[in-house]
Amino acid sequence: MDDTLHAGRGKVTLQRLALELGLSTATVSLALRDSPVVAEATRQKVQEVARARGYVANRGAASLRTARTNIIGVGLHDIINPSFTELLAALEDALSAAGKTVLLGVGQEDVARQTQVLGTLAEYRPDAFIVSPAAGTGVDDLRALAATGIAVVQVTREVEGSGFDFAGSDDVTGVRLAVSHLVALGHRRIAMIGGFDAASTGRRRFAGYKAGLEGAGLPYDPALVMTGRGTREHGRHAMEQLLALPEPPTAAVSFNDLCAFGAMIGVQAAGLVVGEDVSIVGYDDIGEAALWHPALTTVYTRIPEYGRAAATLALARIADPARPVERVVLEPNLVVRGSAGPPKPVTHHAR
Amino acid sequence: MDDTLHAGRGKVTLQRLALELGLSTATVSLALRDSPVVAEATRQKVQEVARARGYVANRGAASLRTARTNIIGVGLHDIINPSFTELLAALEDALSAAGKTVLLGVGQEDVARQTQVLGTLAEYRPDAFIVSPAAGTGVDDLRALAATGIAVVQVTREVEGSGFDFAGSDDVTGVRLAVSHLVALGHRRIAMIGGFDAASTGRRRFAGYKAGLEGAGLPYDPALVMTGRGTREHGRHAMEQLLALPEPPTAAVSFNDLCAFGAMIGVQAAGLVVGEDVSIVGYDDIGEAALWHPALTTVYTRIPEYGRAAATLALARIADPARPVERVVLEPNLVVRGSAGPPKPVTHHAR
DNA sequence: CGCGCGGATTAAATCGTTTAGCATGGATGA
DNA sequence: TCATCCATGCTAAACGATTTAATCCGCGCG
Repeated sequence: MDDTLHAGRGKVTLQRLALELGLSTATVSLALRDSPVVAEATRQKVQEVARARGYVANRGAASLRTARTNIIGVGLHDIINPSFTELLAALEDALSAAGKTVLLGVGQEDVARQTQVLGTLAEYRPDAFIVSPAAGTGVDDLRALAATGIAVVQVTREVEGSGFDFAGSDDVTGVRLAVSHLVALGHRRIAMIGGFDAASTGRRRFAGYKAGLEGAGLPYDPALVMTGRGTREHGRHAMEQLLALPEPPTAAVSFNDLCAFGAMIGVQAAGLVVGEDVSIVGYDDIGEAALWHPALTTVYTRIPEYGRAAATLALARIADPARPVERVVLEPNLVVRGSAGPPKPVTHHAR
Repeated sequence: MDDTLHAGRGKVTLQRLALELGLSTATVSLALRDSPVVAEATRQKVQEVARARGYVANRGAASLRTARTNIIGVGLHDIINPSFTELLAALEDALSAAGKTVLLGVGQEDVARQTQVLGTLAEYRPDAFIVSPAAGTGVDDLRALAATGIAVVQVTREVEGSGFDFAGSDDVTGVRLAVSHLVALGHRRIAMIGGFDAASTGRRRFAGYKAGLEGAGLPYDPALVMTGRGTREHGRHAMEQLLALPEPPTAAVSFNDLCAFGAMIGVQAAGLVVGEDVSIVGYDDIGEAALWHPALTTVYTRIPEYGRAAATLALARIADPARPVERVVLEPNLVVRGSAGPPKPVTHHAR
């Protein structure tokens, strides 16, 4: 006879439940959320019937009333790059643990597309945006987002002077560590592969490179700087060009691990041995780095950690929009593996 | 003097716009959506004011009325694995081009967690779910999702007999191609690395392996089958075990490229040369495969293509819930690169 | 001069929830 | 016996859009 109850097909809503239970929607709503004002017996009865009917709350409707969606808009400009994948995984993990759900937008390193994508996400009224802004994003682009009253947190990259929370890594120090490591091994001609000026990461990692050279009293040679995107392709291409130089470098630091992998392949393709003929240091320490052969010496930037930090910042900002702006900048670590060793004692040229 | 207009702070809603324009919300709503029933002049005026005020539609409210959210729930069980990242990227791309937005859920290869995650997504009333079901997912688990009237499309993996649309690759054929390639090169002892029984992909790829051996009249040796997850770690570990066998294989096919990469590292770590001492064939052809050294011979499963197909299926099912169930099964291709060559003419052991 | 017509706009209902404020009724205490 | 109180539920008004059916207003035509 249970079927007679099931008879009223169609979606199961709060009002349907209320009707069936002979209660008001108010009571049912409260009962479902374990409010103390409803009697224990009613609460149980309500929850039991809700379960039996397969009731699924409609958060859209609830959000209309409460002005809270529990949605977090996540805007990344690249999702294939494993470092961003690791970031996304960390964000998803931390946010879902806090009962938030991720609405994903991918912007393709293009400000116009980013604006469009985030604009669409905004229509869902996320409680916050966590964004790694596309290169070239201006303060105003970010401000426009926040105008609708949505909290904004920057991750990995930041737009300087934007006045929004940020979680990321200390990029200047990170690359300086990498350079210092190579210097300590005896290298004097050290290249830098990847990165460009339009993103804060590019600027800072380059600054770290210069600071490293400077600290060691080494000259800065623009011919050794191969700016470009952080891809395997660029890394390989850059290494090929570097090796073709009249006086090639004996080592290179990279904008990220992908560039380093590309560079390693470039070295191997030239019939040379990574870590002996040419030393390479990566940046980020993505999972893959430990598994290459030789394993990649790199700088661990704590992506999962600052991903979680970004999630925490977002939650805190949602809870208190007036709290002071916070920047979480983690200190990177050098991870020594096999891709960097001392330079060959006798070089092709001179000596 | 524009400021006087801005004076009424607070959120910009349709009604606020209507009030300011001296029109009804009906007209404003229609005008914003370019309805032909509203006069051209009014339309322009409305859109102009909307832009000036920074109006952002509230889709939650709209969805309440229209019973359409333009959200697609995407449930994956792993997001770090590059093949799923490529899938996610393809899905996001195709869906956002169709005006849909991705609500992301990550389930961790665990049915209970998957149920919980998808249950949360369901509260946002996505128009459809695109799911790669966790190993062990039953027909009922999937049915429960659809009960709320949400379209369900399976991707990559499928729950047999579930009666939902599916987009993926022909896994039996794919691995058979890989085995045949190795056989043609002269290999007789061929291992299989990775994959397990609880997922349709595992079962089918294993079936392809057996079919390949059978087609070549080769015996099936269970000792050469290293079941397990599709990770680099497993691949490396499996290869180490295989090499320690009294009569090790001269070649291996893999459940996916990650296993193959791990296996390559295992080979190199043993001081052997991939493609000469041991041949390896991957599966999927993720971006990274072409860049390894030697480049990975693998099977291209058309991930981006079936990702787009899954998106298309979802859109079609939303448009017509009654349409016949459709399975899109793409034919994989062998991609010959450098990781598989003829076996060494003289083996360590015997003849 | 009245009628009908068509283009432009609007009033009002609706979607499914939450919540402030009010109603009910039985127990308690004086 | 009556006022008070507490525990429990209920009424009704939001929230911000969409949509149907109605209204308004000229205007041309018979």
